[in-house]
Amino acid sequence: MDQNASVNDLIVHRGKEYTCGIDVTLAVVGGKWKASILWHLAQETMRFSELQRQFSETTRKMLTQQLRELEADGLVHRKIYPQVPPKVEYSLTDKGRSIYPVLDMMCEWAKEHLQDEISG
Amino acid sequence: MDQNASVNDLIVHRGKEYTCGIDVTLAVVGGKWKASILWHLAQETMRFSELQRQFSETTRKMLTQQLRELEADGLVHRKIYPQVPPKVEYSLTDKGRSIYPVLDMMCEWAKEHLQDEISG
DNA sequence: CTGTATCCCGGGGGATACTG
DNA sequence: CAGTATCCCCCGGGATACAG
Repeated sequence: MDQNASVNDLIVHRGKEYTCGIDVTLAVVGGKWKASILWHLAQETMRFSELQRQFSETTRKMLTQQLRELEADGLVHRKIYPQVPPKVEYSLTDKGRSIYPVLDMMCEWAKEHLQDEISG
Repeated sequence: MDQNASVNDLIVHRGKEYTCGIDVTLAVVGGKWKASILWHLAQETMRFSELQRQFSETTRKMLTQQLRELEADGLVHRKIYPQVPPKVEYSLTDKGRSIYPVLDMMCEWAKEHLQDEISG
């Protein structure tokens, strides 16, 4: 293969190739509940049941799935307390925290440029 | 209506309510090809056929659909030249350009924090 | 409490053909 | 050239039940 065409941008993530970093970031935080999950975990470590309450519109299955993917991507840490009944805490890793400014910027952009659509 | 509980964040977009700006932004740019389309259009105005070449992996249908949604969201301008054969040019609106820094940040985050996954 | 396993439905999105 | 229209398949994700 060729050696120094070597990619300004080619990134492999979870077996898929991306030519643009944006798409990778979207793959990581673009899931249906991921951004909100990260947003909440940025405030505080939460137990699974707390997340369930926060995201009462979704199912355990989806919540678990999104958390597992975030964990696999190294954004979320899952701490299991070996006790009965089980206790599991979710928190952000450094990598997870590092994406906060991006999320914040997305939030600000929405507020600024979609403000006309704010109900009131 | 209620006075100053008034929403830190409640935004209505395309008939859906969002409690978080992030999700609205994702609704706008999170579509399968939208971010890349915006990215390319930020460089230059492009005709439909040029976009087709750039996004040869997708179909006319999807490309059209994504462009229509971006247009409806006011990020992309569609200029039709009334001639035969037809000529249509797509470009960014001010609003479309305003999201560039966000996309750029997403790109940078991916490069910094997923660098270990860069193939080489 | 914190999950998995299973079933099942709707819609996103591809392939293809048609049109102004 | 720049699209629609149609068909159809796949799988994301909801509901529900079971499990350690």
